[in-house]
Amino acid sequence: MPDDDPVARTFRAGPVRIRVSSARRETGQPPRERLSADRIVEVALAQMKERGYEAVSMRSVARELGTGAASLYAHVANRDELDTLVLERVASRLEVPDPDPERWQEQLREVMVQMLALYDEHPGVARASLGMVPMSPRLMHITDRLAALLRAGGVTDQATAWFLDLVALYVSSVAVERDVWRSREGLAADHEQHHEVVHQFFRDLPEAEFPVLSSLSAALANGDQDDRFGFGLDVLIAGVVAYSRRPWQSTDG
Amino acid sequence: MPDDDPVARTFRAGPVRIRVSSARRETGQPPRERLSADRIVEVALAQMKERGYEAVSMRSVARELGTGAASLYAHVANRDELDTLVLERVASRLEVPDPDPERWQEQLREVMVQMLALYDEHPGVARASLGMVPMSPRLMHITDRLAALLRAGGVTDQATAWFLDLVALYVSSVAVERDVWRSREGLAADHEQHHEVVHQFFRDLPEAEFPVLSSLSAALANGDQDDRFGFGLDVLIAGVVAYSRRPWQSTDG
DNA sequence: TCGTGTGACGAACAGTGTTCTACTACCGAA
DNA sequence: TTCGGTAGTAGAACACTGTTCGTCACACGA
Repeated sequence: MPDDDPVARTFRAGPVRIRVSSARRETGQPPRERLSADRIVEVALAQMKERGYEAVSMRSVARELGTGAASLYAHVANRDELDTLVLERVASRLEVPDPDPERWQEQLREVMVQMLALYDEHPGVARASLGMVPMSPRLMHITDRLAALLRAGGVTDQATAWFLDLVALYVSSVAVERDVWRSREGLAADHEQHHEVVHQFFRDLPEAEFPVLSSLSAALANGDQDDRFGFGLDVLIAGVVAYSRRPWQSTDG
Repeated sequence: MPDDDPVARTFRAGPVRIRVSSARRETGQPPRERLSADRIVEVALAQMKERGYEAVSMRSVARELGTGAASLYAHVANRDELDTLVLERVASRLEVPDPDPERWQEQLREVMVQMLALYDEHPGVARASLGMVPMSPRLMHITDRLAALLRAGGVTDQATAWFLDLVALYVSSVAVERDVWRSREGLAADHEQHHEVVHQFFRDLPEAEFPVLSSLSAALANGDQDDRFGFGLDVLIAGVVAYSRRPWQSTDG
């Protein structure tokens, strides 16, 4: 683009390079702010936040930075790594309180609710978290404090170790599910409306064919997204407590 | 391709169609077996099974059927629907036993293990199941029988309803995680080898920075994939039992 | 002042899902 | 048997995707 900026120019004739420079550039505008992984992650995050995961591509990020897609690869190995960096930036905002043995279950709940809220705020980020082992120092730190919470609650070491994975997987998958849902229905479809459709569907089930399900129709339609998420947390926490009381049960009868 | 098969031929000059037919086709080979949604799903399933989810595309399926990608769209709305159909075909092979109140927990476990095995057998299929509401009759039937299992165990109606979602999400997300894992590391990397790397990583954690985590390093490295999955099932089942005993606990202290 | 390394970047590659349009094969009615 | 409408088939094209290549400009150390 700086075709009309003859401050410094290079001509070539075969292997010979001739440079003609007149003066230092003294224009007020910064000389095209340099790229960096940080700036790339920032833009990707912003785009995910306002247009969803599928709207973000190497090209769209580059365009917003006023450059071409190829330039990004000097700072980021590939799309996968970019996703991982975005996830890390988001997840590192999680705050885990110091353990209070009296209310460790509520504390755990609060952290998980906070985590889901973060994912919800940045749709699409959760997709990258499935199958990722959180090895960055920041994330490890969070995991460490979570483990402290469980230990304060008297949960077995083995149960704590595995539960960390389990609960992270749960929150992530709920977030992914919500995100898939969002991007399938398009942003147009109303939450309430869809809920009503599902409700109706379950109520109209043929009783002969689905005896149990149709008797559960009221319960199936009950509760909103948050109620269901809360139920999952309750089950997980109640489960790990129960498991810790009778550890090492053999898997076969 | 049947350029050398002058049984019936049609020429045209503008709006005029001239058809020259000689005789009924009596060749042994079937006249280019017609496409159908079933055949398409079958091929897609087979390709996922042997080359993974990412290797399957509308073009690859069409190629194997000896046609072009556009032809598939007469039988299948889009890629999303194809994925859904594949999922349904796989999931419909699930078998849920008649409930036995004495061993309902083990029965539930067995079904879940079976479900994960199915997903594992067809990598990539699980991806489609996240965010899908199982509305097809076959899947509803399975869900109905699962609900019967829980009811036989004395689980509350509300807990049963929500637990169905929860447990399906858990199995699916474990399958997705394994699949992502598989396709990231490439098929080359050994399971055992990676496991050893993770083990080493946790053992070498700086104790000062991650006090809890490093004291859990042994527990963190313990167990293989199936042990961890089993743990998750144990926690979920123990959790729903506990939840059912003290239902409708208020969410805030 | 002169090289040179690092980063920028247009173009191109090989792929994706999807749609448009032309066409042909088939089946039932005349 | 002939005709017409329709349902199924496909090539080409569109608008994308992530990624790589080779060229290039610029800033910095000698």
